[in-house]
Amino acid sequence: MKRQFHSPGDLLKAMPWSIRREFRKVAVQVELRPREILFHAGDVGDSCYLVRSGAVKASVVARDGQERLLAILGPGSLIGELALIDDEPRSATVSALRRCEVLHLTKAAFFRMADANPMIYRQALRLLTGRLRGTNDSVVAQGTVTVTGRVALAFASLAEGLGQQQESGRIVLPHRISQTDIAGMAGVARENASRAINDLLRQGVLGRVGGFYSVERLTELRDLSEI
Amino acid sequence: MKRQFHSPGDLLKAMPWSIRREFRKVAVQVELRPREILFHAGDVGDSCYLVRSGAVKASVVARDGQERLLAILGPGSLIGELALIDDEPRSATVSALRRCEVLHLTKAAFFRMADANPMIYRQALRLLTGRLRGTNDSVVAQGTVTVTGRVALAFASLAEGLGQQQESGRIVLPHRISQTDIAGMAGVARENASRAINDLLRQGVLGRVGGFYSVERLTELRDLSEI
DNA sequence: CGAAACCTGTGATATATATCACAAAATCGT
DNA sequence: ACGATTTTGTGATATATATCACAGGTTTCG
Repeated sequence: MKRQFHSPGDLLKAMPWSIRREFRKVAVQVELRPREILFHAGDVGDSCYLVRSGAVKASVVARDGQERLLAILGPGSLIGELALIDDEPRSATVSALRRCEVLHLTKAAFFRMADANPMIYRQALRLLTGRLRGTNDSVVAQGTVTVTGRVALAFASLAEGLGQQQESGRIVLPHRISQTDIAGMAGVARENASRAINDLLRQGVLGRVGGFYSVERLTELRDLSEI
Repeated sequence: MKRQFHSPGDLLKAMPWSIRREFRKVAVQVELRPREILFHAGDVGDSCYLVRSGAVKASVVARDGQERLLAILGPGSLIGELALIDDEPRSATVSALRRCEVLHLTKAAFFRMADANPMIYRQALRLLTGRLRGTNDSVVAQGTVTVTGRVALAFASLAEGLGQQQESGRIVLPHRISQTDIAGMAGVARENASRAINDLLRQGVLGRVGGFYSVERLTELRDLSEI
């Protein structure tokens, strides 16, 4: 179950320069204001977005009104690619946590581009594969792992989605994240998330930098969530 | 969260005839004996398999030795495509539940074929997308849903993986499935799975045909697992 | 600046689910 | 066909986690 760490924003990063320029040529830049909603779960939509700056959150609300956070995503992350590929409704609601710049890419433009460069298809496959491995882990973890483990997993996932690696080795999560958010991601009660987070802070696995959380020891964090 | 039902075995079914023949030409047919292991979690491997007949199971074992079942897959299902795409180790162990015929396709052959027919890339993207939506649901369900709901979700997933639609509308799961298996998929204790299954049988949502389970009312089953 | 809205910590209690224990039924292997 | 496994059902108890209650911080924003 142990695996290499890699960011979900690989789509562009791993691409040759020529293609990256192509991408920016067909995509349209859009600005989002804080709290602006990009799309709602259940909406129809066949375009995707690439975060260039800022941070967005993806969430679903359960029947009982509880919000379940799926991810907080920073620059380099691709959003809404599922609907683009299979024409099903949006599976989550995505909204801006603060001012954001995103690139908007339509389905037609994506497939036109990809048909010309099969490399893009390969990258897209890799991207989805990575996500699938991640969610597979979550599924297994949910059943087996304790509250602290699930909270640890949430932080690991945040580190992937919006972490900024420092030279010191620590990974800073450059966004104020509330216990409610963490609880929503881990699927635990807020009060228990509070206790778990403080455990992790005391152990030194997590830290605080300014108002932000930082992941001090990613491997240890992942170990806690290992099944 | 409500969504169309579709089988994960779409890869070939939705393909034009010409391509299907191409596929069979480059793939090699392999026979599996009951309990034979196709690959272990952690193995390296860069090929995938397509089930033609029989049934296989995908599982991971947790630290504590507990087996967590991910899926039971029947004819038409594609297996091992993650490692094929991203060269990471196998994420699960796959073994034959009985005699099986599978088609074996190497990475080189797959990409050669796909580069010639971008349609294949599109199909593959769709396949992964569908799986991702499924696991996303699971993740959300695990946190919010009760034992009976999770057991219902497990049966829904089995219906996708190896269900056989009858004219009567019922979906038969043509394989003897133990309560332990269901418990492993739902991530609940076997004893509680037993109680939940009997509830579902009493409600008539599930049924038994010969020694097999049958899903009598799929929508109701999904409703139980809706968040 | 001040009040309202949030966010946090921490105990006490409630509850769903796991775990234990065991007997009856079904299935398997030879 | 028959003993040995495996599977199943169902109670009683243990335990992790949710829920409730509440008090002190901290942002937000008018």
